[in-house]
Amino acid sequence: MTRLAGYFLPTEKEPPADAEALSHKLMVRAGLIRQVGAGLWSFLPAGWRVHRRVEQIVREEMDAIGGEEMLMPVLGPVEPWRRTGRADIEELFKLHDRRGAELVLAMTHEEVVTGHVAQVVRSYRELPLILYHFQIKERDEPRPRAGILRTREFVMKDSYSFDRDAAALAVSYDKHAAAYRRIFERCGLEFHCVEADVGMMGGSGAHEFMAPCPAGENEVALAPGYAANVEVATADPQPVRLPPASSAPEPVDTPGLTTVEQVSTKLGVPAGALLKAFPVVAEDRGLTLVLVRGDHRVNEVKLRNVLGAGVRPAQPEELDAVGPAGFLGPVGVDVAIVLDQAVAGSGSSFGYVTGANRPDTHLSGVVPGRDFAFEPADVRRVEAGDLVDGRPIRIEPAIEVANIFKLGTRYSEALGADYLDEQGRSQPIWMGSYGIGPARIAAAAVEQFADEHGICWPRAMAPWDVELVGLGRAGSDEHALAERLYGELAECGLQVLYDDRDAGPGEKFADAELLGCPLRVTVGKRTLTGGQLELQLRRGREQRSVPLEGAAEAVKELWQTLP
RNA sequence: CGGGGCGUGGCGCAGCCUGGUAGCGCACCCGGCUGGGGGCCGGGCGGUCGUCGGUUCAAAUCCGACCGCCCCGACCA
Repeated sequence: MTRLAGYFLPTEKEPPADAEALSHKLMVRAGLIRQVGAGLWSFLPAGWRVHRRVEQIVREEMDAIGGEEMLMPVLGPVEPWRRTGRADIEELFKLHDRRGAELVLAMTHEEVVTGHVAQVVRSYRELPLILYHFQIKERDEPRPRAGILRTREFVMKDSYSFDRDAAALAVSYDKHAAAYRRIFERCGLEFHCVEADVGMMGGSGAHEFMAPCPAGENEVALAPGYAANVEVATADPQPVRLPPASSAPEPVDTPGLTTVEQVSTKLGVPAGALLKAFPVVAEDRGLTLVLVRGDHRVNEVKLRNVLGAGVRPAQPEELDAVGPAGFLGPVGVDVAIVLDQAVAGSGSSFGYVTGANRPDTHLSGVVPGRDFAFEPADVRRVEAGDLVDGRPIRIEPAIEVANIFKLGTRYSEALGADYLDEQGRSQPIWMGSYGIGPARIAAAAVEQFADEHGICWPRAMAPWDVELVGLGRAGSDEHALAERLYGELAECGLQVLYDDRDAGPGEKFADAELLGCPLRVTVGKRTLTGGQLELQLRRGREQRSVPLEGAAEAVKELWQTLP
């Protein structure tokens, strides 16, 4: 129950000059958030109401799968981070206390929670276990951006599962996946659960929950029955018309032509008939040429998963063993060759164009396998229109609002979290970790549902259920009616924001639509003369009316039908 | 970390090139009118022009360094 007069809800007509993302502009304009520094934001009262509503939904669903809520500190000793090998991560904030002791600000809480479990759990009888908390995360991001979409400090619900083996971990993992689906459904958010890269987390599996929206930093590849982060997506390539193979590679003069476009234009062949060569240096195998079709791009995440985390682009001076940049090719070189599988499967009757490893020259009619040996691997980035099970994929930007990881025993082994099984043997605990960001969920909802007038909150996360706009001045009959309705709506269990300010109707309507509560109720002179209460459904701005008699109950019923 | 841009009242901007009393709109305060889509009239308050240094009789303006913020890229447990 909130009266707007005197409430700290500073709305603005203009978005901040430096705001780019829609959610950034609207959340600032609506008075929900304010910036403190780069990647540092305060939630103002109305914004915090949204955050807490999302938290509560998350909490209920976590409790429903047996999660136990607790709270761990942000500040902590560096020691466990050393033991897990994470002390040198650049995003980790480090500081010293007055005695010079080294401390870190937690970016997640695997180290802390695993330490507790290592101290406490002794027996398989104490497993499985799901522990979670809502806590600030601190990350020294290289580039915070877009309002609260990517910040250096944010609240995360992170939970951790502890199980006796991989099969039990899979059960905890699936519980979380199901809980997260329920959370996003309750929040009214559009989302995809996508296959994800395990990244530096290690472990054996990961999914991300992605909310599609234009401001998203990630890309998801989608087809009926298929959803994956583009970082790991695999699909069948679109066909390319290849020239027939000749009996042997033939040199072609290509003076100064170093790009795929230049060479394909000059030779009159499609870009896909070329092989692009990327020289990389892998930690344990040295210089390697990675080849993809000319119209494809190397996917660095997939490449890392093939060649190992230590892979990096080769420096120009490292290319002596092959040829000059721009004219690199696989024929006659003495380095390992990784050939993208989109090419590897094309058979021996077609010839590609490749660099000849000498200046101003390419080779045509090059047949993989006949003219060079290779190791096939899937290292290309999928393109929109590629096929999965015969159906074309599309690629959409999305915000990562949650992720779930099968960690395995990486943290438990590093921190000594073991248990004794029925035979009295010591076993490492199998862990999973599961993060979800309420602020990103809120921002994603703004992105997904806003219109030109402002935010359109899904019912479940709106700061208030109903905004009551009172147009009458103090002392008028319509003002008295608004005051009465305010109480009656609240008695129906609705969270009501009552605009009782001494302001003009235009300003009140504009502010109400900016803030985006799902239902607006207007009380003015017309209400008295017509005997009808006017309602506006924020999403779609549809007008409704209900008889004054029993209006509060009718409003509640209508509210319950909203998205 | 590389590239680009911006710092002038609470917000959005002009002024800077060509140095000479710091301005506009909105917001805010007071009075009055108005009262169903950011209304009107009148009167006001509020700014070390990001910081430090330099040039100059004189610096928001020219020069240098630094700080902060935004965007693109790199990066992203």
